[in-house]
Amino acid sequence: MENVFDLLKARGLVAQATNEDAIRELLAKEKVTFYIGFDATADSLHVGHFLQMVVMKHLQDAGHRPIALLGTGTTMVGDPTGKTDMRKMLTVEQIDHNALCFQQQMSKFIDFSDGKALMLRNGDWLRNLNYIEFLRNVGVHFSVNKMLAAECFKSRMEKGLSFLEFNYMLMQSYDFLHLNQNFDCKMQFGGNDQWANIIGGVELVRKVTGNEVFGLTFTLLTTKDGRKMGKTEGGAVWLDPNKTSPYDFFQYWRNIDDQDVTNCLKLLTSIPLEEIDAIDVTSGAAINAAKERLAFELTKTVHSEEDAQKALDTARQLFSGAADHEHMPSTQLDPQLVQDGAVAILDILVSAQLAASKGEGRRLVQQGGIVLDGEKVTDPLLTVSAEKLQQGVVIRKGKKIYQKITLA
RNA sequence: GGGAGUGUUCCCGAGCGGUCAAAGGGGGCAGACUGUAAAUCUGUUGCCGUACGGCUACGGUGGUUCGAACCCACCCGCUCCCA
Repeated sequence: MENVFDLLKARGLVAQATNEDAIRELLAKEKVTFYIGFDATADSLHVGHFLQMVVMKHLQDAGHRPIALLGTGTTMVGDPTGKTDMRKMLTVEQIDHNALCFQQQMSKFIDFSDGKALMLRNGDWLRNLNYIEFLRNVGVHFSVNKMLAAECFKSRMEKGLSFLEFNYMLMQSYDFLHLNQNFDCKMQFGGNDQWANIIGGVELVRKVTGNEVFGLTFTLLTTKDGRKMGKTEGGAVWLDPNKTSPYDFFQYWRNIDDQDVTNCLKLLTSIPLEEIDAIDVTSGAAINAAKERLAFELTKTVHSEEDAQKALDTARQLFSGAADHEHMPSTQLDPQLVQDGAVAILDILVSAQLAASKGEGRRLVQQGGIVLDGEKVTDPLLTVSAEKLQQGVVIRKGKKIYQKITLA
């Protein structure tokens, strides 16, 4: 049987590991319990989390037992890694709510039945820690000098780092210790930015229990020029269909950089490597086909095959100029906007969220960025009759943002 | 606790007491070119108004002034030096 470690490696998922050979061996000889932590900083998972779940899934499929650790405790502190400023403190209610959202979304990807995977919350053990006790049992094992030298605090040494956040590493390390002692957890995985936190845990476990445990980080999902992937102007690309519609999700991948396509296919999809290697990305047409495949596969996994098909159909129709717009994003206008039997174009743009303000809408029109039912709008004062709206009109903003507008 | 700085529009950052909705860069948006890509070039980028204009903004609160992002006082946040 193929070793999962080799599979992860071949797909380019592995970034750093504490002891490659030992990890490889361990994964080959026994069913290993491992964990990945997720801090509940938002009410939906995003693309970055998705990568983590892909890894989790690979390992689960290979017979290992994942622990998805919801950071209901660590989120109270806030990970300073990679942040230039302290992040906003979340309330307990927000954190618990976010964790619940995570929990529901994760169940879609990972099989938690019959103990095949566990979902735990570190708030269960972190929130009630006794300060003095914790300092004596865990704090002793950490060297401040060493911590300060860690790469992840570098940017914070200039901007400032609060004691609260400084403790984050201890919290996460303690998690590993707790999981090792109570669930026989032997490995921790995480994004490459988590390296320092992970080693902290590995060392703590060794110092306290003498057990050798392992850490492994995987590649961060970044574009070729190093930017974090899954971020757009409007924020993150969410997995929650209410926050990022399946169509937008599809389009995000459909519009990805040429140079990132192969990498994304390897990292995020479950298409076999041989098949990916065979995908032609040398011509414009072939690259577009590959992007379409990528977008379809991911939408299918994250949402459903039906959603993926709809998004694909809609996109094909829109971009080939056909008029069918069954599945495109739509907006129902408030009837109160009707004045003298018509609605002003600027009001339509604002209510459909195609423009943030009327001023922006006016600019768009003046610059020729708005097309109504195939006709370029040139007059910002244009109105659209109520009858026409009742039938439904299609507005295009820029090259690829479409919206169907109807009157409620 | 003492001292020195600093806080500007999405971000960085410039900003003589009036001519500042505020230079410049980044980012965003749009146009051209393209392959629903990248790069490049152009325009644009507080809100309302077709426009003259009005309104809201320069950490907070007061004050000086005909007039304040710019001056003063106090407060808050952050950085650095000393303790």
